[in-house]
Amino acid sequence: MSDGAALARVAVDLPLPHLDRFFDYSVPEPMEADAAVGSRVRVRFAGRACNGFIIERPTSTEVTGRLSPLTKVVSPEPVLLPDQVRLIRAVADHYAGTFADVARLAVAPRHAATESGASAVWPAPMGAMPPGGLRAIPAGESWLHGVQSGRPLRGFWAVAPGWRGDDDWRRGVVQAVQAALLAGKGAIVVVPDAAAMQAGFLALSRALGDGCVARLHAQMGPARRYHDYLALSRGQSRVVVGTRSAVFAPVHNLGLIVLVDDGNDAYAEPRAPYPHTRTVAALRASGTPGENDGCALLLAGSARSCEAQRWVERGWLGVIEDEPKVRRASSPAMRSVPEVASAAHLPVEAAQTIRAGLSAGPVLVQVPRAGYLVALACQKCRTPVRCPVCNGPVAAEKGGDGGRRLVCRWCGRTSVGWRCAVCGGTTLRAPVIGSGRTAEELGRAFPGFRVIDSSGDHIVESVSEQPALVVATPGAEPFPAAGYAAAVFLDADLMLSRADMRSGEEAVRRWLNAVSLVRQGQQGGTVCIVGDAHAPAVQAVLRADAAGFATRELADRTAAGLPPATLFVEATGDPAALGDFAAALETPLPGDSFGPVEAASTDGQPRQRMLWRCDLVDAPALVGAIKAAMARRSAAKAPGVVRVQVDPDEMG
DNA sequence: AAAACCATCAGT
DNA sequence: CTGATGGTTTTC
Repeated sequence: MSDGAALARVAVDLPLPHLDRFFDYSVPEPMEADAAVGSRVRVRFAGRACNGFIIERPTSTEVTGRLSPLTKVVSPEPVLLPDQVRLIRAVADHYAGTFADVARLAVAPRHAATESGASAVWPAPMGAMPPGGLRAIPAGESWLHGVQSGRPLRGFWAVAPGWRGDDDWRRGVVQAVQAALLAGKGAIVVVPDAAAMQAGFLALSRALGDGCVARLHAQMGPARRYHDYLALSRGQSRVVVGTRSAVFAPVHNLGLIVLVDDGNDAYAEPRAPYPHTRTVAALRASGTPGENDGCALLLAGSARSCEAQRWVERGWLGVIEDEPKVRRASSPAMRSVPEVASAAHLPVEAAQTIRAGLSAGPVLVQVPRAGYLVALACQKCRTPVRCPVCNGPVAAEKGGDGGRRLVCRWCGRTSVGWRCAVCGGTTLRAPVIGSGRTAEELGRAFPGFRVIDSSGDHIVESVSEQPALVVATPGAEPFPAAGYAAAVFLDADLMLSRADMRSGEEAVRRWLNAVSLVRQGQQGGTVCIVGDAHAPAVQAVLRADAAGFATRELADRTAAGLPPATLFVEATGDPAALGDFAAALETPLPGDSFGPVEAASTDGQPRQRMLWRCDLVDAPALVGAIKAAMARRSAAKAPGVVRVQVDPDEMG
């Protein structure tokens, strides 16, 4: 159906799944010049004023009735590129989400004053490509050559653990970005946190010149964030380094995405539809047949996630890795000692590691993060303590009178006077004593040395080469100017005893990331893991064998029908709404389903949870059916809320 | 939130 | 058969 008037196809910002499509509007003559593809507009939708983006300027429309006119072009600035539109659609489809929800994650919020400011064109000059990094490995050198000649190569760079000064992940990232620029293309570098962004930014700026690298991070503030976003969408900057949303960045002629430490939990987006950066990167790198050829992809990290391993085994990612003997030589000397059952927190061998290390420089003591502690246990028989009411995990809190009281993390009830149901013991074993108390204890055990406590809300950025005891939680390790002389990892058994499918993978990732900050064996670097030497995760770290661990882990999960070899979808909600949702699903569905079961409630209201599982080949069918059921519910204005998550973090 | 749609029915 | 009515569906 054709129409003489000027048209605009608009992605309207609507929250309803059944309205997840584009809508056509007429463009009034005065707005014609501003109504560019990618610009923000206001439209009337069902009587309401809504925000939207122009996706396309079609010459004809399927709509038979009358078209509403655009209300206003908010800004002629094209902030949503066609490439991003395809990616956002693909991500929404993969996660049973809506275009509007994903677009909100992808496009930086507008800051009008920044937009009007004249922005200089940012050059992207090229320095010489430094040695080391990827070039130190034959497979890396040929990967760089391929990318440099414009090929969309995908690789997994297994960064060797052990301190090598600034020849760490940053060196290879700079080289990869330079290769993309030499091919005449742009590059995105995604890192887990602000500290890594800053480190990557400095390394890239040093190689490419000041002012040509954009940054994207939610905590940058709206003006600076939008400024850098515009530099990219205007094609002035061709390189960006940022946190998870940067994977959606409006880079023109994108040639490369680099994802650093892809197993990091910071890549799990907490907002609907909960996309994972690694999945988004894979979708973007894959492109769209016939429309977009995709781009090169480099995953870089000391550890190896199960998902990365799966891609490696399928030949989708090529491995870039040193010979095993080179890897081992670049590692610190590593050992493990069993945890001691007595009240003394530190085994003798661990204390020796610390003492020897302190004679040569700073020593890292890694303790599990408070948020990861498992339930308390009976000191005598190690039986976990559960809530007497709901059987949930409990945490110890300091009561007003200075005594201990137990608080259930599910139902919130407090209890006192605990007694073990199995052996009758009354003494609790607090498996994790937290970085604060560990720091105090170590200060007493090693008098005369400076103690630095870095965790949670008081992260210390860096430490000098001076001897110091550095107590840190995973991910909060201060960056050492000259590498740590030694490191001790406490409570290894505890980190491995979490009831989470990923506990092993997570522990290996955290330990190897910390090992990367410790000097190599020839320089006296030593690492001591306090925990069971027979645990596969401990073995993997001792042998610097992330690949072997990932191979085994993937095989185990595949045999157990767990991700990433199968697709899971989780739905939670109040029992009535969840039942209604399940009833709205078309049958038969591929795969099988579990539940409903009672789920942890945040507000005292009853909540239930259901899971669906299917082979990856059936994923589009299952996800499509889930999305259709959500659409039916929203179209029927069904009461209650059902939260759907494809690829949920935890399978329970 | 408004408009369009649609089934039903009283008044011819 | 027509037009008024009220609930349902659509929404450009």
